[in-house]
Amino acid sequence: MENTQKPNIPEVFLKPYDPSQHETNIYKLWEESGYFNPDNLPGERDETFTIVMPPPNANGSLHAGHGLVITLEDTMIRFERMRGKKALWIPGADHAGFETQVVYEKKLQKEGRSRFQMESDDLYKEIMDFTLSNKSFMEGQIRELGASCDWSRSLFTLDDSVIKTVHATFAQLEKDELLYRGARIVNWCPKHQTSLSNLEVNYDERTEPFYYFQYGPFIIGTSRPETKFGDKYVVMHPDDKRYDDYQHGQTIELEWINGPITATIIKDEAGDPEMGSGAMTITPWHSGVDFDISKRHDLDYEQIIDWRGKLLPIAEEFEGMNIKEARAKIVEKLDKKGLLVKVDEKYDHSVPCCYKCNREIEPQIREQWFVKMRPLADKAIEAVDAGEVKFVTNRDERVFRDWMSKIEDWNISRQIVWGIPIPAKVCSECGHGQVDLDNKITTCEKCSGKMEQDPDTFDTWFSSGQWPLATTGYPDSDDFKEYYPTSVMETGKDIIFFWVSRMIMLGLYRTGKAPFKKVYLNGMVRDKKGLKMSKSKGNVISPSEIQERFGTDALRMGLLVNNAPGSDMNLDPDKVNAYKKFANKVWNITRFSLDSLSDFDYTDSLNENDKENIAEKLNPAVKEITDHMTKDRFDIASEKLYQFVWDYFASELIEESKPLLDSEDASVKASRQALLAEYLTTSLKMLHPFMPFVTETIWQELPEELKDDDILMIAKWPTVK
RNA sequence: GCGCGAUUAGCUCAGUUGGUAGAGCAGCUCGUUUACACCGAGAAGGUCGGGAGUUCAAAUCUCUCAUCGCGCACCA
Repeated sequence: MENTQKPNIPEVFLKPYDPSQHETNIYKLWEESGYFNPDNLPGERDETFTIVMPPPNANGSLHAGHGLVITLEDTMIRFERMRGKKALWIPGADHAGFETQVVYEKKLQKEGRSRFQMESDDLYKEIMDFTLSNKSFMEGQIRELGASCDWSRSLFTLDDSVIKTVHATFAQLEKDELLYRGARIVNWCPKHQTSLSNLEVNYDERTEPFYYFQYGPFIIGTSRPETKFGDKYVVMHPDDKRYDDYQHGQTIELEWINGPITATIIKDEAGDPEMGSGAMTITPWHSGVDFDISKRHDLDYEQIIDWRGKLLPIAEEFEGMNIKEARAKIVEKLDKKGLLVKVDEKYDHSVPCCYKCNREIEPQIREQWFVKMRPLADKAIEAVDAGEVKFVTNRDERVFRDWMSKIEDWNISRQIVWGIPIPAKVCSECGHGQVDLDNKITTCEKCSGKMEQDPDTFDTWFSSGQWPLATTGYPDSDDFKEYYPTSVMETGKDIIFFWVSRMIMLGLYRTGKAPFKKVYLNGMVRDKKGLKMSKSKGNVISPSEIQERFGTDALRMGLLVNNAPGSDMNLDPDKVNAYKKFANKVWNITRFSLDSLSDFDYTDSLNENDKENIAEKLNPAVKEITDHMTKDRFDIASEKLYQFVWDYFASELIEESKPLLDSEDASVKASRQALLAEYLTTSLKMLHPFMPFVTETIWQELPEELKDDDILMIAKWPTVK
């Protein structure tokens, strides 16, 4: 502190770099500069560079994965801003429908309450309060990560303008006959009392008993005897010779669970002769495949299991029983009746489960809104074919194409309150549904029955699928004209289907243009041991914890260096610590340089020797690092930068400069001073997108002569000289 | 069942169009009162999962096997 030998450098450099002392002030400096908003950026900026931030779920705090997303996008934005583009990064927050409702339900449960005992308006209001308070907390965290996004354009997924966009798309889909309401098999979660999209279902590997029963003259197999009450069709392949004596449509009398029934023979290609006896009975209400068969032959179907997972009156003595409990009892009864042929105890299959609570999904028939995906998907594939949308990794493109090629219709109705209400009426008589944006329809156009408001809300992803439209103010705003299509969509690879592909489809559908030109999908951030972070495992590494220990810049580098696009990474605090040391290294490089420049007059130019150094060392480094960045290889760019700054600038250049700075020859000394100045400013600029806080902190301390702008954030990216 | 990815130094990972391997961390040896111990110098450490093939040359291309992870589909 009282180092009287160093009067010529700012005092702050006499101590190691302490991130906690500077970060808040530096962020404030940036935010107050107004430069997060591209409208305020200086100079002629013809080219735009836009990223729409994946809006984090406003139902908790940020995890390391968010840290990676924010860091990558901020690095891209800062790089392009320094390169003179009109850089816009639009932040937002997601109400995250079902996700948030599940989080809130857990909270209610702890308090001994339940959403099923609440008025939906009250529930909605409570979740809104909860979400908004989380939202502001979360926005604070995004700031702490250094995000240079334009807060003035921030949007929440339940804002009126968003809802308006979503409603308009819904209506347009109806007009274009891409929307229908139909009774179809949906994935029903008996705990959460809502249907789920196919993507929200996980498959659990299980080994369970498999039962064979005598069904009249046939032997049928099943792992779910509790669904079999209503089975009155027996299906076999038309070419199966064993059943040549039976004709399609023929009926037979047989003894079944609760007495004699009449069964009908159905010949259908879905019957697999290789499987068991080749004959099966079907339960159309509770199985997708069976439902398809029954549709083909116009068969009856009846609900066996209610919405809570209990047996209906058709089960007679088993009515009201939970299906798990009923299974054993039904088998027992059939055994007593001599209809149990055999049991295969070890049957391996996978069972659909709710991705949130892991309870078994009960397929049910329900009237829902569906979007026809095939035409939308074809357009999306065309856009990728035409190079209108590019994926940073080939693998992601293949995964995308694969899914798009076999896409199924999308159930967008959810039976939860926390979401955007579906602007439609449903007939209380015939179930006919009609889109009604203006809330005017009262009578059914089909049966003249009374039309009532559809109580359902949209699947969150239906609205987030339109996020690039909503954030840019489609269709009329100036932002839409200027910034759509956006430059890059950067997000986690786990939501390529949920989100990325739907944005492409819906963006193309509404505007004719894909919403972004490039897709950068980052891998997952795992813990040190490579395990997925989850609250239940207790291995969640919170970004703020790491930031407190090592500083934000160190966290950012730890997330970026050597983390190739799309590959998962394990976040090791030791790695982050290495970059904390690096930040201090940069700090001390500055200390040395400023000390060496204390008597420099900033007019002297380089001698031949030092010009040669620029050509041979500095220029190639600038070129190499810039090239990697333009190719989205921030993992390599940051690594090279680290090596350039530490191994060359600090270890070699500074060391070899020491004797030259002491040279008797004033011109040798002055040239070396000019060279150091060049290296210092160039290094700070290149480091800035990766380590914005320490570099800006330093920049603010530099003499005016060294700077081409007061704020490093908008200084010019170095070019080869 | 179909597909995708991974397998490189003790650990975590890079390695762009094929030219006999790199970084960080950890560990080892030595060193330090003026940029920095959040440091410096040095050494050590890998038959690039196994096998086969193409090639003058393979971590890199082809095939195959193994282990792990993921996605999709099916599940009578």
